[in-house]
Amino acid sequence: MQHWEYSQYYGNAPIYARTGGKNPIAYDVKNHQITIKDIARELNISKSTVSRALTGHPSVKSETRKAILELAEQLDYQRNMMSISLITNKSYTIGIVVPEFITSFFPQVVVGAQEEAAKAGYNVLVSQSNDDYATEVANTKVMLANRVDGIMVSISKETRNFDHLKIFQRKGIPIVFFNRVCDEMAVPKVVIDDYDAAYHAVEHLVLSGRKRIAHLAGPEVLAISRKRLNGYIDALKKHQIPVSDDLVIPYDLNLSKVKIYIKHLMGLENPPDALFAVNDPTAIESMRVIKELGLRIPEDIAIVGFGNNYGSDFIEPGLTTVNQPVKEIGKTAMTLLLGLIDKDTAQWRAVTKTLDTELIIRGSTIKQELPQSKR
Amino acid sequence: MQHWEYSQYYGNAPIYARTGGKNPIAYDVKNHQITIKDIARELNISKSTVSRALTGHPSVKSETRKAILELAEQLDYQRNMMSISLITNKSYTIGIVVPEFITSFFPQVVVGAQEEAAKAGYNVLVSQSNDDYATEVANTKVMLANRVDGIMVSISKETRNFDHLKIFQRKGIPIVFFNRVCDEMAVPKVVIDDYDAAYHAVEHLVLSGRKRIAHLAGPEVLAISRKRLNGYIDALKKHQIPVSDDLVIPYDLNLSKVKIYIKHLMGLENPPDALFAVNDPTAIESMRVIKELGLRIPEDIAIVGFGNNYGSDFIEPGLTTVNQPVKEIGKTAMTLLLGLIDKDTAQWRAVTKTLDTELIIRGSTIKQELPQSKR
DNA sequence: TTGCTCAACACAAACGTTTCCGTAACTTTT
DNA sequence: AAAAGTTACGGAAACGTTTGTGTTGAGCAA
Repeated sequence: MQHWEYSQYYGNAPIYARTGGKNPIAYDVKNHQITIKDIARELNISKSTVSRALTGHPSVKSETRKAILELAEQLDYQRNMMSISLITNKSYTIGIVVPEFITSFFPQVVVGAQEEAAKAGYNVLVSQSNDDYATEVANTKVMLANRVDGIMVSISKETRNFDHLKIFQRKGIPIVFFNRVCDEMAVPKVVIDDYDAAYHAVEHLVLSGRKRIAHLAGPEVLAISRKRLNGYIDALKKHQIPVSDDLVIPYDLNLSKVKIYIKHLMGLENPPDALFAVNDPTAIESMRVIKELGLRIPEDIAIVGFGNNYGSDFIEPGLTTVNQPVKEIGKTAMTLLLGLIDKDTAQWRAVTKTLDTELIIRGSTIKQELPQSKR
Repeated sequence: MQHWEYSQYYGNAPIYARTGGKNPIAYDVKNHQITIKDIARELNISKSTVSRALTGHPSVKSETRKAILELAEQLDYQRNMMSISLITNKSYTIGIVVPEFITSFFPQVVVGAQEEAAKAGYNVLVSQSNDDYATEVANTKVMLANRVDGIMVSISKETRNFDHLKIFQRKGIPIVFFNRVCDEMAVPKVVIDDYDAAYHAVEHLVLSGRKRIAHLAGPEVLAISRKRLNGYIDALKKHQIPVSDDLVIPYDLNLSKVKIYIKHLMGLENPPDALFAVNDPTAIESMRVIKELGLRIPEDIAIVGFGNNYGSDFIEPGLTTVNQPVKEIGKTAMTLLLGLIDKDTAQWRAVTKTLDTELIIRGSTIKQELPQSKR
């Protein structure tokens, strides 16, 4: 939209529209939006000149430009993005599709993404699906109708069919996946190395002496669940610890079920001495149940989470967990996406960016000398 | 937009565009968006008929309508909201302006709001300002340029000037405030009774025997801070407890400063035996510092927070706090807002909806018989 | 003077819809 | 059978911009 050296009109607007002096303009402020036509009429020039002045086109005399910009400010003119989008076939809007907004993860990603988008003059249309497939599909339709210039998506835990996302590919609208990606689509992705992170988390449990390590896994349909599970399995194998099916429970991330699973696990004749949870909410809920059972953490059972969510530092004991660079994920995905827009689709490359994680060791796995709660 | 009995076109789209049989249509799928013109040409009818069929206008023969809808599905047609907005002067978009996305509060509000909006066929443009005034102003400009049909806003902690919001009033775009409202603007608001909630929270401390109750207050520029402070003061007065300036510390909600204040308070020659924090993050951070100092909660000092944020239930001891109906706030505000759209501005009433709160009593104020961490 | 370039602007088409108005072909009423 | 009404559709204007092309007059070299 901007090809010239003059800056676009983004001036601050005064509260009351008025002209300088002798020639007050009477608009019905309530319902008449100021358009370039109003400015043109007022200044006795053509719409095109006004448009060029506002967008910074060079071929407009500086005094004309000045008069236009001043009047625009006075009238509190705001560009109508609808018509601009219509004619330029660009909406300057990026869609972000996330499965939930409850944990701090996705909101934080959105913050990072929005920051990058704003720098480039784009705004974002956020929609969350409550981890519901039908809602996710409906949300992507909205994105299409609103002609987003690209979408960033993390799929719901129910999503097995990707037709609603492939439409974007066919229409030449760039997609970038993050976190929960779709393996069968060859588009850019921003992830962390879930396998590696899980491997090291479990290895940490092994190295601290645990032998029977349980895993509350995520739904198998999500790639991140499978990767974390594989990291778990390989870490055990590496250290010659048998992988027992009894100790691996995939579930649908519905927290209310955690209680059942934990009770089941701790009721086994040979209960686990450690638990690797697929994410922090699961780990935290597990800790609650375990405390309820009167068991000690980490003495009776050590816990490792995944995500370093809000709260994992102040729960007691502190939760050992995998830290992911949340905001960075959002920024990276958005940067990748913006790089695809306006670029020939033939040049798109399905890169996968893998961001670094870090195992944060806290009291849920290693007894720590914390300040006592007694003096 | 919809006045007739037939449903609008929102059909599910197949992945590959194709016509039934003998007459395949060759469109450059990549860059040509399907328009009603394409459908009209293919069927040898006029754009107006196609438009009417898609919007559900009654005066189109059912077989014609059927053919149009079928072709639209096959071609994967999606309405271009830009042109619709342009002609109807409605964007079907609601702007939501929030100060932050870190605590769970605002994301939750957005979820509630989005749910209501979706029901009415609106989508939302969310923007968070990082509690920065300039960003908030920039964000509202974006909302204007995008011709939102209304905005829901909770102001930043820095906002003292409301010109950027008054513009909406002048342009006849409805505003609804929630949580952090602007007192000087007569528009609908959705709040909780901060005064009353704070009063009861503090009274709870008094009734449990505390005499020296400190208050880590929010910035005075925010009405919610002042109201909570007043509730605190009046509860003390009611019970003949002197209000001591030493024990009231207003701060800018920058959590890194909490440590200083707590150390200061606990270092007083006559330290407080209770703390009322302006919000949960403040309370939780205070608890961390207090534990670090080797003090016991609630024996040495009782803590009350505000908000019932994520984590306040599993921190130890559990945080006594004021629960607010978060999702309900979002839903109520959105419902109020949607009610104003398309209604004559003369009929707008600046109602203030006050939602109920509830004091949740946990271990941070009352020693509770919790299951021990030892067996 | 003539011809040319160039700055500065005007004119008009275009983007994809909606919607008012018009009209032909039927259908019903008289 | 003529008049009136109805059904189903086409034509065209309009929304607020951007942008390619046309036009005007000034400045300058020949």
